[in-house]
Amino acid sequence: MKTYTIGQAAQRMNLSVDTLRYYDREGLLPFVARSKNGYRVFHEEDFAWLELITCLKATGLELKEIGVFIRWSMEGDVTLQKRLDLFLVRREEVLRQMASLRQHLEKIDHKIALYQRALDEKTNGAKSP
Amino acid sequence: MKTYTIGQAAQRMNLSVDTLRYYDREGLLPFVARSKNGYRVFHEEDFAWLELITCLKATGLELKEIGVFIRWSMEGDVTLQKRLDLFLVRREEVLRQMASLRQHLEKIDHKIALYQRALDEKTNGAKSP
DNA sequence: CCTTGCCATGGAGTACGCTCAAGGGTATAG
DNA sequence: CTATACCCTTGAGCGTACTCCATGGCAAGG
Repeated sequence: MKTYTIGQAAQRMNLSVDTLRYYDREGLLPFVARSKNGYRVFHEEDFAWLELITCLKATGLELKEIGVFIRWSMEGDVTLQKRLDLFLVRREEVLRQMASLRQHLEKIDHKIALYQRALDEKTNGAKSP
Repeated sequence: MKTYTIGQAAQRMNLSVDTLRYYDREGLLPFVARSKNGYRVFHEEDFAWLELITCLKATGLELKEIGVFIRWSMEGDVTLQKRLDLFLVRREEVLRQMASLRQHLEKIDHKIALYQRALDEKTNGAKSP
C-alpha cells in the first residue's frame, strides 16, 4: 500500500510541513505511524482523519478541542455518544455561522448597490450638467 | 441628540470597552468625537460605522484592512471606486465561505448519521443478541 | 564518497486581536 | 466633601496558530 512522507502529505492536504508537525506535537495526529528511522509515515486512511481535522477547524473548533475529539476517537466505542454530541453542537454552530454570513452578505450587497448608484450619479453628473 | 459614553456604546455593540479603545488606537474610529475633558462621545451615526466594522471583521477582513477602508471613507468621493471594489471582493469571499461551510455541514451531517447508526446498533445488539 | 534534499527535534519568534494593570482625572449621589 | 463608578492613557501580557531556525540524521543519484 502506498505511503506518504510528511512533505507529500502536506502537499496533498494543502498544509505546510510545519503545520503538520505542529498538529502532531499538539496531539492531533496520534494515528500517524513512524518508520524505524523516526520518519512520519502517512497512510491512505490518515487522510480521512486529516480531512476531518480540517473540517472541524474550519467550523471554528480550536486545536485543543480537536485534540480531545481525536483522543476520544482513539478510545473507541465508549466515546461514541460524546463524539456524536460534539458533532451535533458543531452542526448548530455551522448553522449559526451560515445565518450570520447571510446577514453580512445582505449588508454587503446593500453597500454595493449604494456605491454603484453613487458612482453612476457622479459620472452622469459630469456628463450632463 | 442622544450621545453615548464608551461603556454604553460597548454594551450596545456587544463589545468590550477595551476592544473599542483598541479599535480607536488602530485608527478604526476616527469619527468618534471627544468631550472637552477627553471622553469619547458616540453619536447615533457612529453605530452604523461600528456595525459596518463588525460586518467586515466577521467576513474575515483584518483590522488593518478595515482601517484602510475607514480612511478611504473619510477621504470622500474620490475613493468610491476603491471602496466598491473592496465590497465586491468581500462579497466573493463571503460566497466562498458559505460554500465551504455548506461542504463542511454535509460532512458533519454524514458523521452524525454514522454515529447514530453505530449507537443504535450498540443498543440493539445489547437488547437482542 | 559526497552532495543534495528531505526527514527529525527543540525552542524561539511572529501576527493578530484582544485584555489587563497602573496611575490618574471626572462626575454625581449622599 | 467624599465615595464610587465611570472615563483617560501607556504599556505590558496573553492565547491561538502557526512559522522559522539551528542542529543533526538518512538516502539515493552521480
